Amino acid sequence: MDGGAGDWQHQRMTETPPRRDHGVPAAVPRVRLVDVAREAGLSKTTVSAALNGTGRLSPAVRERAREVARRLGYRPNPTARLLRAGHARLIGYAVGEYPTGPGSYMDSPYFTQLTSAIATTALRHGYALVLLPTGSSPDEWADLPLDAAIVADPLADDPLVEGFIAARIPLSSDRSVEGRSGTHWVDVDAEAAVREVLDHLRAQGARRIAVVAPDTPTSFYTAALDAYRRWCAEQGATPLVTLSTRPGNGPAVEAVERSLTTPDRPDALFMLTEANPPLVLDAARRLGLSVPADLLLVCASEDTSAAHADPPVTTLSLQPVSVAEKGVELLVAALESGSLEPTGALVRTRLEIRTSSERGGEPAGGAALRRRGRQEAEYTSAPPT
Amino acid sequence: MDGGAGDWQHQRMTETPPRRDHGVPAAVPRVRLVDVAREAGLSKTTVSAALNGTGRLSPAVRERAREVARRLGYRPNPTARLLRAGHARLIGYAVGEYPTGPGSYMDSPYFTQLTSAIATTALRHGYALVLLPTGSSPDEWADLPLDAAIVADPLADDPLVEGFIAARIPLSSDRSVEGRSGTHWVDVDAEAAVREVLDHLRAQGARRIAVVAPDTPTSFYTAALDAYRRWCAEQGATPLVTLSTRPGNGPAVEAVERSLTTPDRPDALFMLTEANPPLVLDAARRLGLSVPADLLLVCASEDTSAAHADPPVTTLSLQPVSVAEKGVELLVAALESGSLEPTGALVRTRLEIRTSSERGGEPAGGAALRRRGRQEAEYTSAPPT
DNA sequence: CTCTTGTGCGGGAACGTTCCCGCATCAATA
DNA sequence: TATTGATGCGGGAACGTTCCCGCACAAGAG
Repeated sequence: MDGGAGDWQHQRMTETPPRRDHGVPAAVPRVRLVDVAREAGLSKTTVSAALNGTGRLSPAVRERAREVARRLGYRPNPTARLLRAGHARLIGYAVGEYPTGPGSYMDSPYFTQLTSAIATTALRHGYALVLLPTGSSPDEWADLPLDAAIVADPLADDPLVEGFIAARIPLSSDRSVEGRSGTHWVDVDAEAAVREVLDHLRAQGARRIAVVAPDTPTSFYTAALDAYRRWCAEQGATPLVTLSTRPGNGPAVEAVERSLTTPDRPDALFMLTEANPPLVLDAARRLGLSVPADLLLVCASEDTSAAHADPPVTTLSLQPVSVAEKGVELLVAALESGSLEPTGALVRTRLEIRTSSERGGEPAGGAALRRRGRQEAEYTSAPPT
Repeated sequence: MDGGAGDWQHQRMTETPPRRDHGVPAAVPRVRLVDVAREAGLSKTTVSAALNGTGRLSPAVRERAREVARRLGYRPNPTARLLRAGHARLIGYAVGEYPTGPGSYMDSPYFTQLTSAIATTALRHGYALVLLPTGSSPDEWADLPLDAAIVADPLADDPLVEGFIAARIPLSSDRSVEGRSGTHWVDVDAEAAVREVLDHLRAQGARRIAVVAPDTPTSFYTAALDAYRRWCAEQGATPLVTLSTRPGNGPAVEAVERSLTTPDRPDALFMLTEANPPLVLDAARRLGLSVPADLLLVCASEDTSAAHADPPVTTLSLQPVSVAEKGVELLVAALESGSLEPTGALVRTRLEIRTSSERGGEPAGGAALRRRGRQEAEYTSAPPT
């Protein structure tokens, strides 16, 4: 288990290390600070100061130390530095809920952008990101010198979250950790987001707004569905909810089809489940519905294909980049100040209104087909509301 | 810069550490092995052995040590363990070429799956993955205790690659590192992949096969274009290449439109640029082309929406999961054996043939429309070849 | 010429572990 | 009763760095 490296642990007890080069792997020992010092005829203290630009050293000595270090190809041992420094500038990152592998939620543009933005922001603050297995037990990361951790979309009472808190590792996550010592939360304002979408659809004339949402206990989705039901109650409308049970485009499209084939068909669809917008349009088209003429469509999605779809699809962006930046910033601020004070922030979503949710908008394929002088009655003559 | 932690460095020189709790951050010193030992009336050696399950200890002592450790909330310092162990079980991961941020190549399903699979595979082998900034200089990762590194799609003479090699950090990348000491390469067989696609399209009756490829110096794309040109030369066909200059769906779709509006229109399209397949279908439809009747389509893409598009789109998968697994396995094998011997592996791509590239296949919207008894002549009566 | 002040460099402790030994103690054997 | 061997535990070195301090020596002030 310790294979190889452990075997020559105690070989360097003498002053002149026995650099044996028999043995096949020829594991050449790294050149250390003392090696440079001996070669330069200086002490390790002096060499250390020379390389780090600290201490009181004559220019001549400083340059000599540097030259020798360069010549020997010296690279300081990061682990030893970390042990002295007391921190590793490493942040663990885990996604709470979802199993990995192709076809999982992890593949969605939301998580891609979130992960990417967290990494970028952390690095800008001098921290590197370590990818942790989802749903891992503490012993999987106990050997890692983590200064802090970020858990995206944790389960309720997530063991990961509990593990980090128990280990007194500062944590950034969603509102479920609110108020606990050493934790920080960032969340999107689901209530405001949902109201903005629903109000927009209603303003465009929608009367029966259906929602397709994933069947997960993630806080955003439960909060969003709650907000939707409240809004419906206020408006005196009956909630039309269809749940997509598994991740991926297939189940999402299937849920869309179920939602749109109810006896009393909706005239607007709010896709909370993240799906590829063009596929949602395809589904509507297959059912003989023209968007936006017969059906207004808003997708909660970060997929850039929404803007290029035909017609362009209105999207609700959950602003993963903002969430990432805020989460990292709260964490780094607490880390630098050494404070255990819990903090939090709410991020506003962004509704990008495009043709798919505008009553006066172009129908699917309309622009191109009309331009080429083709008949498009098949699409615009779908059953009216 | 060292802020906070460095200030109480030399405070613990006495046997009884002065746990001062004045000062606002109240940075409570971590409980160390010696603290547990003193509390239990044992030596640190004994406690260490007790917790690690090593050494010769009476059950009573072992249990006592464990109990005290539990009671005090002792957690071993990972950095100190690493310093002893000589390795951190950390692998750095960087994407060579592409700038980050939304709209970059990094957002493509290929990289999502590659990254995810590398992380998963590494973790299965006991290594954690550290996300590195793209195009970073050595001093960005010099402080990280990396045992190895993986660079996906490096540039020619990538500074990142050169940095890792100079630092003698074992590296896994593509064929550009082939043969250099401590390096390992994994690549897809671009030649075989392209020939398989082209032969398939030809067998389906295609005579003018166009290619849309990204304008990047990534080895796969240059190799693929070379293979395409060779194949064309063999077949006596003229190569029809359109380059997409920038990443993202927009430029890709635009390239498709350019490719399909040439005076002598192609009867098959091989999308090497990774784009959302439904958007490519949209583009064809806007130009009045029915897939597969007027245009056979194959997309090099990992996007799951291809299978659910209308019609389902034939895809060439670059097998990022296989690439990831092979790359990590070569690296881990070298790490465990301590060998510097360069190794490499070639991964076969996978052609998933669907309706979009089959001459007898269903046209766009066909299946669903026919099912609902609707007229579909508009699409099947498009200009024949 | 002595006292101070400053400069240049090195000794050695400390970060918190793990692990090689050595030293007791005790049972079993000669 | 002496000798061996096993068992149980602790001392202390080592991993490779950084940094506090002390010491020697030179220069300027009184």
